Amino acid sequence: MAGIIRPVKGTRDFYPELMAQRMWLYNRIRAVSESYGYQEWEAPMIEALELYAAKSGEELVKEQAFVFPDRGGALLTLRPELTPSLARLIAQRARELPRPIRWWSFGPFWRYERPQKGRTREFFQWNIDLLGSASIVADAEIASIGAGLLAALGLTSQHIVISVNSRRLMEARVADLGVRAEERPKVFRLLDRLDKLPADKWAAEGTQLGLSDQQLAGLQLLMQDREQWRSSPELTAFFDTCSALGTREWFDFDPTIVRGLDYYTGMVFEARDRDGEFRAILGGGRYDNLVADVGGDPITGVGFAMGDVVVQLVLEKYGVLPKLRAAPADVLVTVFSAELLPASAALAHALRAAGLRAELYPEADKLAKQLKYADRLAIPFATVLGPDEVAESNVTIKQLASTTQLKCVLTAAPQALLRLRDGAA
RNA sequence: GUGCCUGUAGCUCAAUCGGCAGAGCUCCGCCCUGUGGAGGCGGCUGUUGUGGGUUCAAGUCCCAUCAGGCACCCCA
Repeated sequence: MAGIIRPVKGTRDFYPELMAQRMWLYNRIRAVSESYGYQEWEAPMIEALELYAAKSGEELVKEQAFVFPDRGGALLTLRPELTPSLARLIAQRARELPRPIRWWSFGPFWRYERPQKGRTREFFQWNIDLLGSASIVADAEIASIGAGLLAALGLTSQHIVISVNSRRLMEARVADLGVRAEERPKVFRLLDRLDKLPADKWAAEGTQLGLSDQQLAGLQLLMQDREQWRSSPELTAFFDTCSALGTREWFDFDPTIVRGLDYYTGMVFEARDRDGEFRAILGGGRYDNLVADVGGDPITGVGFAMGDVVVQLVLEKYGVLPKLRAAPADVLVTVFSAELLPASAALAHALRAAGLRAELYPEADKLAKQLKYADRLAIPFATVLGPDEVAESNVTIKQLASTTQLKCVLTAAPQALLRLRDGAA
């Protein structure tokens, strides 16, 4: 079978089992999002390239986006992220949307990267945002929703920590060290890599940015000060609100979290497994200038994104991924012979009309084979309609798990099966 | 874009020092002509990723190429 065309690099095939997992994740996301009063929305999956030029990181667009011309020559992009689309939708109806705006979304995204563990080229991402409120309560609510989902998936704060920092606090502390405003984005990126680079290389890069040895030493001290949040009204209010919202245990202050994206203006946070084995499960923060940057009226915002790939790995690691073996049907209607196929088809119809999920075997075949099929699909019941049953206007109902079977009047079969199904469940 | 590892049956993998390409699972048939899971017996499946080189002899060694995985970069 060398002739099978391989799937496109970095994509995943969702066989029914995997699809069930994806829908399980989606349903949990929807339940948690809706429990906080957020509305689902969706944007196009192809957008004009210009939409991303305004704000996304240079690398994200130039090197990680799928870009292609349409037949007229205009450059289109398979969306690599959702936030620019969000900014557009908000900007288009800025005056009419009641504020605060609470929206969530779950859909596919594409990035042209080298696939590896926890990273694919096609992935699904949950985005949730709260716009139009500058209150720290909004930040705490968004972050708490992230914790709420992790809990809904079966994880606990023993497994996961959501690390929190404030760009504002870091800005002030870095300014105290004498770093000019225009250099701070580069300094933040340097801070982001403190634990990723060997000490001497890190210092060399810092020197190259024009930082003195004294400033570099100051930055390192800054990264070690785990208690400095106590002097930040923003962070103390954040943690207090999380306490009130019942999610405090998930959060830790971590000065090394600054996040790579330039558009964050206040709180930033990311969730990781406590062993630090995987990359971030989710990440986000406050972005008060974003909508204005794409040409809309200024509106504040806070939100985060969570990809489906890493969270899947984390769930597997901690063994909390449910074994989803949902049977596709409640009952398999077997076909005894070609002559009796219409009778079986009619039975299947009657079962469906009664609200049962009934699967009709598509042809006459050995009963052994048909029952084996039901067994492999975990279908709990099977009906047998052979000459004996037809002669008596009966049908045999077999419960596969218990290997028991009973005969009942054909017309009573739907009710009997409903009772058996609901009794079994 | 940089580096490392791996390509053998539909799937997971063996094959000693270079010496006849194998096993388990799956699938199909039978044991069992109206009843599934377990068991027994039998059967199908291969240009060893591709191209070249060395050798009496290459899955095995060498070169190239393609594909996949992992790490860096970046990020969900």
